Amino acid sequence: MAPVTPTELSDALRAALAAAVADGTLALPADALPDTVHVERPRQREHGDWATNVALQLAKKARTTPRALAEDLAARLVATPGVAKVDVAGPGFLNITLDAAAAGELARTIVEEGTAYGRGEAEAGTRINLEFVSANPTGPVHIGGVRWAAVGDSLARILQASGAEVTREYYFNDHGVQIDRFARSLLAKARGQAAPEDGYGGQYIEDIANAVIADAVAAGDTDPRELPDADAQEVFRARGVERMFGEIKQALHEFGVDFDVYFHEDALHESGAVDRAIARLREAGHVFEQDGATWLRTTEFGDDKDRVVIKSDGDAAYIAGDIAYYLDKRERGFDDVIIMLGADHHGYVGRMMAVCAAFGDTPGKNLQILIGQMVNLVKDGEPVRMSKRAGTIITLEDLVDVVGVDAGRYALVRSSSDTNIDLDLDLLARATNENPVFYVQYAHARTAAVDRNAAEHGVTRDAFDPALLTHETESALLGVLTEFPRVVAQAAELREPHRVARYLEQLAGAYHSWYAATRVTPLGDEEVTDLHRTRLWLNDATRQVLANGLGLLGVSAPERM
RNA sequence: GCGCCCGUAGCUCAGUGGAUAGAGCGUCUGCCUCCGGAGCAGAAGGUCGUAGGUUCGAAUCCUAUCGGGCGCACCA
Repeated sequence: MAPVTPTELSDALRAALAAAVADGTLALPADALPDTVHVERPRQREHGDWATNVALQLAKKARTTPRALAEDLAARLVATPGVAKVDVAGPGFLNITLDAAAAGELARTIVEEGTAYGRGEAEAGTRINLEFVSANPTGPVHIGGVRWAAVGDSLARILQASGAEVTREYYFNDHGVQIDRFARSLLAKARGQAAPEDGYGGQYIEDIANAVIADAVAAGDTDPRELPDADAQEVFRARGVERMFGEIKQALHEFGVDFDVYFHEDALHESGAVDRAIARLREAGHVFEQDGATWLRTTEFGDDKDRVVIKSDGDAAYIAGDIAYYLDKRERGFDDVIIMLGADHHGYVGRMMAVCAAFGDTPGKNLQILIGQMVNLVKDGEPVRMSKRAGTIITLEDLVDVVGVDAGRYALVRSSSDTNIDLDLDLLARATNENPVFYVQYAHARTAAVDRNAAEHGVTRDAFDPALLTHETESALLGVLTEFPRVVAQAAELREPHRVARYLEQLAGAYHSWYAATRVTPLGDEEVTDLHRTRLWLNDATRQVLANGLGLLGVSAPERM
């Protein structure tokens, strides 16, 4: 016997509707019959295991009342195997209750599917390029970048769980004037001079400068401080960027985030990719010359103004690199190009969508830009001001030092990216139950403890009788477990990893309640029964889903805490 | 001025048209003689910024308005 899934209920409801139309009970036009009937978990337990509002939605079209339609559907649906009863409630909701055996069967399914439980095929065959972080190698990754590291990496995992082939990509900006500023700042610091007015400050500049000197000397080169200015600056640029980038990569790695591709902006300019991309847009008739510059007519595709791609001095404008980069990703075979950006770059969306359209692609599909709001750090109730130039930045390393990888990732990924979040450093630093990550991890550790204890007391998995799982906390826990695949699918579709985190908190809550109300191992000298053995399966199933979910967030699932 | 995001409990935040709006933290009351108390059971705490509109039904959709964040270069 298979567990009754919401999909099966949806199909059964649709079949009931079709039958009602076929025998003339329901006067519904054929094209008004929905493809799928939405089935959801009701908020209140007394409203059954599943509920649907389909009668409310179709009654008017069928020229009947919601309650009459609901009554008819209820009579038909109750014959479905595994359905214990169907009630009509309120204005015409259908409340469906499953019998315990049908609901409990899910525990075996989950245990058998293991790490595959929750995975889906919705994005199967889609090649996705997901670009995130892409911080300039002019300083450590600051807290905003860390948010995208946590969210982006989780999103990649979730998209993969949905069947997509995902490449994590980091755009390594080693071309522009900011790199020059960085190099001049290093040189000035190395020579004991004041930082350039538009340069970078902070301890890390001194550290990098010293490291560059040491590297050069160790390699047998001249001390770069003694070279002519231009040569010296070039040494500090090349070695400094390499150093800085190495540190960024290492910090991200320690945060559990690794990229498949590090793409250098320089490569676009050196390979002629920029010229080719512009030539292609010119052929398509979207390029024009004005005031000595070369423009792309992005207004044709909804942008609020046209954009210069080649400046009147002959240099490529910044956007030229992005145009070429987008084309490059598409030519590498990616169906969906997803870019995660901070809110300070949202002005960028309109023009890039126009670029996408100018290439003949579909904005919102071939190019998707996810905008995430900023992170504010709070300490003692006061906002912590951050400035890269002043060197007062909270870096990825700082965050990990203070709160650890799990708590850091979890705190950043449990909120919607649409929301500005305030992180209280003092609160995070206290590794107590004040952080919900521990609530979830503790639930997992508890499943492991129950497992160990069951083994000691001779509770085996020899029997599984789901009809015995009748306690109210058991049907509640099974109800949460059954939603996991839908949560993952929705998180993937909406590109919202926080849904997985919130789900895990809900699951942990249902598990803790179950744990407090029932026993897997017998009390005292009671005998081991099939109920104990069956509950051990439920414990296994919960453990599996907690582990699978935490895995999607890049957070560890400890056996002990 | 124009554009994007947000406004929900004391705090941090969930809730992409459904039934009595939720969680964690904080506060209060119970619960360690047995699977881990980083837990459980319960209580208090809300005009969902405001005003209209659409709908059988709105925190959710539309319009206006107020407040906060972030943007509006031949900078990158």
